[in-house]
Amino acid sequence: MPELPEVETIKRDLEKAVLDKKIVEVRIYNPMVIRQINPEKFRKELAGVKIKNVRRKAKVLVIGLSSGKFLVIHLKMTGQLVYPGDAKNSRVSFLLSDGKTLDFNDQRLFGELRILDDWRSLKFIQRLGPEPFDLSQDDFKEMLSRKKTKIKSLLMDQTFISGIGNLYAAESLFGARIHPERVASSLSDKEKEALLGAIKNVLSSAITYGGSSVDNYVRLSGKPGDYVRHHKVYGREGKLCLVCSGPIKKMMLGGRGTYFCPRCQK
DNA sequence: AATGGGACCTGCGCGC
DNA sequence: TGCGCGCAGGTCCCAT
Repeated sequence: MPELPEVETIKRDLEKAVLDKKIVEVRIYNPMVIRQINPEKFRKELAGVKIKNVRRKAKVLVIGLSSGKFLVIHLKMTGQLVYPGDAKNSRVSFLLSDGKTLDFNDQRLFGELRILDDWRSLKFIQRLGPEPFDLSQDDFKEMLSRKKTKIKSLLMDQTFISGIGNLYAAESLFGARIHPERVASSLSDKEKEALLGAIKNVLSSAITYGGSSVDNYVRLSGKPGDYVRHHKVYGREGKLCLVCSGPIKKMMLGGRGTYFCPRCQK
């Protein structure tokens, strides 16, 4: 479940590890993850080019290449980038000029690898709403005031605000003491302020700890991120709320498991 | 128009 | 023991 903090962590890890290295060869073990162009073309496009820069847009990784093109990676739910890779579970393996491999692993094959001339032209990217760190309190208040959806679903809507998924939506709502099922437009100005503040706090703290390793996410090194032990609600069903000592509950909301504290979140 | 639910996949853990 | 089922949750697509 890589969300903004996990993708940001991998982006920073990549910058330290693979910048200016050349892709010597690409091995494709499952072509399903290659989108838009055929696997043979994908291999040819990458052979011999250097990795020039890495950026992140919401949950998407964009790797700038010396050819002027971009390797655009969406990890979706179980995607991993591992370097040096062991090629054990890899779907696509990039052999680099240092003799090591950068592996793309993805248990569920939802991940997406693309080569694009212009990454900004990707439809998904164009439809993305603003990232939380680019929003002012006034922007956020105005955005919420028009929406009749449940607040948690809205936070996960990438066209509304980008980078937040199921885990950080839950943690942010707990931080702001807001119940996940509240109608967005019903939040008071004070609650909206608390929510944007909580989102920024939770995301930046998660980045500091290298993201949350639940299920599949690992850092580039293959090691887990450490934010899980700072979770207040996610994955803590039945455990005690760290604020009020009441039990954390789990409910289904929009088909997603939703953790919250019924006593703290109103 | 906005919203909700199913589909896309695989592997794990659970109950019988 | 083994099998089938539900669940994990990012995004797209379709129906309402």
